Amino acid sequence: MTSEPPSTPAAEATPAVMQIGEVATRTELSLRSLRHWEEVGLLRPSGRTDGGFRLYTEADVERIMVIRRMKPLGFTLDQMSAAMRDIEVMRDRDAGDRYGEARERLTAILADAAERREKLESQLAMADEFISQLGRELT
Amino acid sequence: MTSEPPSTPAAEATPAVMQIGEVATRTELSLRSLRHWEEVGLLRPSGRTDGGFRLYTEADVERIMVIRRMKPLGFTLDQMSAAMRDIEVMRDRDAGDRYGEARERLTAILADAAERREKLESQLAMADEFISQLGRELT
DNA sequence: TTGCTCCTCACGTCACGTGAGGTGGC
DNA sequence: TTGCTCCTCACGTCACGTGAGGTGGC
Repeated sequence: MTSEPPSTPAAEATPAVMQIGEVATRTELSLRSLRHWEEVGLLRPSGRTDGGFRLYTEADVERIMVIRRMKPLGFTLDQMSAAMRDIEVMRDRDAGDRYGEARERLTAILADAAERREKLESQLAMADEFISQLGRELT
Repeated sequence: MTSEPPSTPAAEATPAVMQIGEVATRTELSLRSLRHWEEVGLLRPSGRTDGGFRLYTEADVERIMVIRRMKPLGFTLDQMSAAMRDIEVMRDRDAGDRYGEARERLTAILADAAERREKLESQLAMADEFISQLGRELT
């Protein structure tokens, strides 16, 4: 959509739009993951250059970070896509109809997330058991 | 190897050998995972019945639990196979030559595991951020 | 004999990794 | 013009999931 070049009026620390490499560095994700997320519709960059280079905004990076935080819980990319859409619906104050449905689904996702969080914590506990057991094994 | 039937002398709570279903229940793993682990050589059951049913001993279950605890750290099945072999070498007191090498590799694995543990913990922290952010989003 | 449990293929899935071959942009 | 960054296929990988069709054992 916004194919403006990365040059804005005055002194600005961070550019208004970024290429995929900078996004990858900032989010600690691989280029392939970002491209794959676009392929499956999880996160589409806001724009492209005329040459076809992906252009991400700060808002895009924010959304990527939400996904990154959700990912350790083991949701599929499809589940995360649905969640991101619902979050968008809840933020864009307009359709009261879709708002309610989105809110309901997100409430269910939050409950699911809480369960998954417990499993993740028990996995950390298991890892700790392995580490201390191996430590003992090595005298 | 030991194809003895699951019937031992006197009063015994747990059988000497188990079929795959009981192992799956006790370890909370899928039948497929246990079969896959055998396929790739990660964990071979101690025996088979004449009919071809897999038979696991208590020692097998113990080894499975070690693998289960190691798994959250994200090692590949091949890495875990190597680790299990080295643990066996260290336990079976005999070859002083292989012992040293095994010990060295396991020390490296322990260091790797400690790093991975930190990453796992930060993932838990990210998950918590997601959960509290979604909680705020839902007012 | 009836179920329930187990067996072996063998293809499918998920989330990318990894080149190959080619072009964009400061 | 030279690099470095980016692009699109497209096949490979890892750890299983999921039937299909068939047999074991109390």
